[in-house]
Amino acid sequence: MLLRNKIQTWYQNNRRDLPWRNTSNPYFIWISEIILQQTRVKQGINYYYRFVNLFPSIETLAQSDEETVLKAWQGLGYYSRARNLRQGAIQIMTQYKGRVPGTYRELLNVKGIGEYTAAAIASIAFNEAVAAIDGNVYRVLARFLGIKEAINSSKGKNIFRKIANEQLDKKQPGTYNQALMELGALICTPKKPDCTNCPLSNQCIAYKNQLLNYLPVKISPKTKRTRYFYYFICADKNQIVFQKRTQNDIWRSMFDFPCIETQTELTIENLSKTDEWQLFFLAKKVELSKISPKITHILSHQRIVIQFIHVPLRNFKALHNKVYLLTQKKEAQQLPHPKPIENYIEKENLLKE
DNA sequence: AATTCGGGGTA
DNA sequence: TACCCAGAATT
Repeated sequence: MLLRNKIQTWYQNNRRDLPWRNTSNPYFIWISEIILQQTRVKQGINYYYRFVNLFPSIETLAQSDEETVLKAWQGLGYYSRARNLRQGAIQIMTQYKGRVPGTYRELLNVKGIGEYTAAAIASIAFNEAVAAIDGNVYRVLARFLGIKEAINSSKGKNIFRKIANEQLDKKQPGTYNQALMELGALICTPKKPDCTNCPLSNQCIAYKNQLLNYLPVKISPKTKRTRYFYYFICADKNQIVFQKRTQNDIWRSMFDFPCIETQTELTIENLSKTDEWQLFFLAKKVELSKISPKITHILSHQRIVIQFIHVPLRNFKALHNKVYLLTQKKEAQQLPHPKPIENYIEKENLLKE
């Protein structure tokens, strides 16, 4: 039996029934692919339901405002996906007359669609014979064929792209691509792959040579930077101050609180001696009604140490170069917040009057 | 070619 | 902890 037939057969019998697999609407498939970037099905699926319900068509998404889209994305992470998705919808309305472009090449022009997503949409929605190579596919191919080239180097990516397209089932590229990914997600997992249930194990190089823990090869990344965020919660009975993050930084376009950021840890005592503090408040007469314990929030490249400092609204003095929003607590429900901010709002009931 | 974008699951 | 997830954009 041909390899690709084995994979297809396995997929037929083992595939999960997922909502974006029961549609041929390229818009829904596009949404699912963006949500699932660096995101497990289990984490993304409810966002998918909510998102397509809130934005049932390209047109509704294109006409939405950024804050609404970010709010729908809140908690999912990598928020540029949400901003780019909206931009992509606007782009498709103007450049492609409201239709998702039907070829790999054109799809690459759409904001937020890169090589993988273009290949996925082209193959699944339009039956184009192009290999969609995600983390699962890299892993399955590396193990099955015993490829020792790093999957995250340019050279390695070129090699894998070539091989993946040779292996592709050009008659049914969409289901084949999904089958390979599904195999990676359910059987050929990063740790402790379920080789006894794998339809390919008898021909798998890594399985035969005990290389499962060594493949795929990945160039080891990154050191984490630590940042210290001292957030000021400036509120009275009905109102509260938020900051809109406008810089090219984490959580762009989302709302946290007025903040002093430092590169080293400071005591509140020393923090109050900084220039920024002097600008925030009318110098000495600041009433610190409450100070939270430190919270560490981990991102892929950063470690954020957060402390919340409660201050009466009347003590707060807005800074010139920042975007602040004094809002009614009731209305703040609709703002998109980063995870640690949302968590603290919930924990402390900050929006309750 | 390397870095920067989140948040959660898993061992 | 460390690694990884249906990666893309920016530098």
